[in-house]
Amino acid sequence: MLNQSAEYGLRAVVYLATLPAEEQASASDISERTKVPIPYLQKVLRALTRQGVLNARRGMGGGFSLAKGSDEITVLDILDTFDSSPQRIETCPLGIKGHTRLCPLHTLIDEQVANAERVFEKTTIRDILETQSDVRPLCDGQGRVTLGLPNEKKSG
Amino acid sequence: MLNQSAEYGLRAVVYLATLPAEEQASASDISERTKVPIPYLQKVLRALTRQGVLNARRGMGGGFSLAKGSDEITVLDILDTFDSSPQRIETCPLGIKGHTRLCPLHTLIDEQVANAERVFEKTTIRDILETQSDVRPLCDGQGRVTLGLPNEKKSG
DNA sequence: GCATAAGTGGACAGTCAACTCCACTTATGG
DNA sequence: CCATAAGTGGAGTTGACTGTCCACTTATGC
Repeated sequence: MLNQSAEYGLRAVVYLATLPAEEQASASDISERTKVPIPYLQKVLRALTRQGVLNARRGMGGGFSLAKGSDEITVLDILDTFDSSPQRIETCPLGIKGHTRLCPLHTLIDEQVANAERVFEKTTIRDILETQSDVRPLCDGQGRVTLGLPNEKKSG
Repeated sequence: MLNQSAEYGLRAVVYLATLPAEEQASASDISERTKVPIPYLQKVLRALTRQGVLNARRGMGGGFSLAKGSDEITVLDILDTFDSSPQRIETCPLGIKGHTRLCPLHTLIDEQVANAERVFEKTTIRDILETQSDVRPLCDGQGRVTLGLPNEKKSG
């Protein structure tokens, strides 16, 4: 359904969205929290920055932060960044010229794609964080909720 | 959403389903009708045969035919053959042990996958052919419906 | 202004899906 | 039984995606 880059990108953005507004996190912070290998994560973060989803600040104390409110970033925005948005079937894959509409086979498939796309388009990162659940995104190995408490030290 | 092999496999099965019961078509017949490159189509057909979706007959006059009724073959059967069925998210992709359920992010994604899977599982090849539409699967380049008339010669 | 922290850009290697080829086996029919 | 049609199995090629590395730039703070 979605590629690895998109999965990693979503994790990173969800994590940043749990931080106090405008607060930054460095690539290695994010890597720890999202369990994404640092070198690859850096590439993912760069892509999100170019796309305008994140702001980056260089230099000491720099890092990444959301470029807009978490209610202004949709899941689809992130998938798009990594060419991972559900692939609509626009035209007949057989290249048959007479086909202005899709045949029943491709219509069926495209409908499923369209459904997913619609959901991803209307779901924001904030929606995800506000979803009632006993499992919160990115919580720690003991199942403890640590999101929103990024300054908490790991202790014994 | 689905890989190239699955797309090709679906075309081939849909085509075979339009033939009179038990009638065979050779790989090159199918290739012409489905616009799939022969060498790759052969591989696809072999996979469907191993899977039990098609019957194959070697030798002169041989070819492929459906191994069961078109109402007994689901779209999902074919996707499965090519590891292209919608990939459910069974466990937390972060590998967090405490997570017995998915977090809201992965739940959202998995729900979309599950919806598509459900539809593909209950839709048979026959359903596709019986769908009312002014465009029929695999019809010819002039938009004429030729399915169901495979013996008709192409003439001026 | 120098050392250091942190993001940037691009090159590079591994893996897997997409696709091709070919030698082999099976079956038909003269 | 030999020529030919047609499916089988597996090796080989290409390219995109995954993931790593490094030299470079920018910013902080002493």
